[in-house]
Amino acid sequence: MKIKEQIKEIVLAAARAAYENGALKSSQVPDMDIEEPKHESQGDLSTNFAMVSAGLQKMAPQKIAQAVVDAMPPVDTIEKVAVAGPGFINFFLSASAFHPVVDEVLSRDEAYGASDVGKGQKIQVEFVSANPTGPLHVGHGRGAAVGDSMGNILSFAGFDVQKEYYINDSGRQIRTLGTSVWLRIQEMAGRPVDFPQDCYQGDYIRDLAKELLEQQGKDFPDQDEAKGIEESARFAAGKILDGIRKDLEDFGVTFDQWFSEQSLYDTGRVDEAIQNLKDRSVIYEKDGALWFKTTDYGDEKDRVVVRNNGLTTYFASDIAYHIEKYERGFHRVIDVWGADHHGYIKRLNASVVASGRKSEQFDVILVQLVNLLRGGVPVQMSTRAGEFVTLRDIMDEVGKDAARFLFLSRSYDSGLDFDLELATRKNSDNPVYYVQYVHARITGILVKAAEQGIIPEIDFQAGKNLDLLDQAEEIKLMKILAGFREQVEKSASTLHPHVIFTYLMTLASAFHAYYNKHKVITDENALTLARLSLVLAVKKVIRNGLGLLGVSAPERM
RNA sequence: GCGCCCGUAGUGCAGGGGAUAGCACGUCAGCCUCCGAAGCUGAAGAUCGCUGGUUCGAAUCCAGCCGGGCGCACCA
Repeated sequence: MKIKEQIKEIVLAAARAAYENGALKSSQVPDMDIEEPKHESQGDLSTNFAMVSAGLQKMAPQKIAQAVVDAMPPVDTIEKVAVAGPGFINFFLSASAFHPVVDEVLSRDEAYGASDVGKGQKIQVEFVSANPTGPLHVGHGRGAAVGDSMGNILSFAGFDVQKEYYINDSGRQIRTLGTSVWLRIQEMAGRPVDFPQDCYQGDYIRDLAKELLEQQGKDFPDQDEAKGIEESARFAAGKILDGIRKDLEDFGVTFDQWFSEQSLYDTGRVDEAIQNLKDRSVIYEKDGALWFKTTDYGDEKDRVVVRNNGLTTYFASDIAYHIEKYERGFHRVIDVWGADHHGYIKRLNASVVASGRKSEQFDVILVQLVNLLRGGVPVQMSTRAGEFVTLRDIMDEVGKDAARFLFLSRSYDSGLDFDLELATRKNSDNPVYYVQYVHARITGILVKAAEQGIIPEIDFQAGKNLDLLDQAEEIKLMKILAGFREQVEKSASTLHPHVIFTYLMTLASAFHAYYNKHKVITDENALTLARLSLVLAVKKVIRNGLGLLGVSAPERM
């Protein structure tokens, strides 16, 4: 990053000098990119300055490039500058240009890679928010991994992040849950029950029924049905939510706040929100129901907020919820949803905009579905039928680290094939080991060095000579280390956590290659110290990166 | 029918305006008396779904088509 900024300064200064001595026709400079070329023969860094200036200068890009290069004074971190291809200016840097990154990593340690692009802006990430009507399944797992990691990354990038879980503890599904448990209790009391199709079928309902029955005693099934259902619902939802909380905790996910939908009704927020929209004249009555004119904001059709039976829709409480979020002071709100809810984006966006916020202040991360396989064969999943693989099952089978890493290995824009059999294999098929192995391997080296009397953390502060790091593999490693912050920023700005995954794979690969080619602990003390410093820096960045994804960095495996 | 996402090597995916398109798995050929072989090196393997358009330049942006996934309630 720092190197890139230096190069940009140099190019701008040279362009100015070239204009002053008449080699360029215009003093104007357009936006340019400084990037790493794909091929080593094209140097360490490259700029498209000449190509994007062609229009302004009314000159051929190659000529502009040459004029800039000619006006460039020699700099000791730059070994060579060359004009190539359609007009790229390629910079070949000396090894010393990369050495400072090692000390930077060692001294900044856990903060290395952190950025302040977020400028402390308050941002909320709401994710999972599964109805407390059953245990979390695989799809929730992917959403949890994405939301939690996105929160970590945004926080690392300088945003003031709050993670929140919205509890849908109101409405029909909760009543259905209550009915399901109540009917199972009736069965247990020996009464014939025709268990409806649209009730929850899973075994966990029976378990809850049994537990509630034991807790309440024999008379419980004889009470008034409405009260029985209500009590069953409250009991079951509470228990299930406890389970969800525990699952998420074990998955490495914690929330700053659990927000109850019911509380929006209790505090009158929902009525307030509807009144607010009425005041803004975006609500009208038709067929006995209240409609929100979401079509004014790009939706396909208007949506009902209060039904003709007087009950509010889920949409109504969601409007209230989102208004409330901004009132809590969040400048930006991010919702993480399953892809099957995509039809909901426009109407919720409409409510955000109608209540006076900007569309840019609201993002929905749409996580595509997880396709669960077992040995290549699709596993059928349906909450209603009670056949599903839970997040708990996944964790038990493949472990938290492997599950989180796999969930984050690809862009959430793509569907994810998650093969249990494959992920269960405890061998190198799993990419998480590839990265964690780097951390463990380096730990091994450091232990060995300590045994030989070289105590890294202390000795590295003095007596090392980073100039000794001049091997191609070492320079490549330093280059990758130097790019960490940029990747964090990219991940934060695009809201894509898999950027970090890809980065870690690249770093891990470069380390393994280095390790196989060069010994870290050598006969020369100074060289050993320099290499230990580099390797320790790699270890720290691996740990920081894995941390963002919620994956542990083991000392031993 | 309409909407959202995806189509890149045998398979699963990165790359999302630039120069010779990457990684993993799989296949083939190699590398441990040596800091951890859960690793490394090399080879083979791709008309970047198709057709147009924008651009000095398109896998990348736009349009249309084809194919796949998911949605389209006064349910949540």
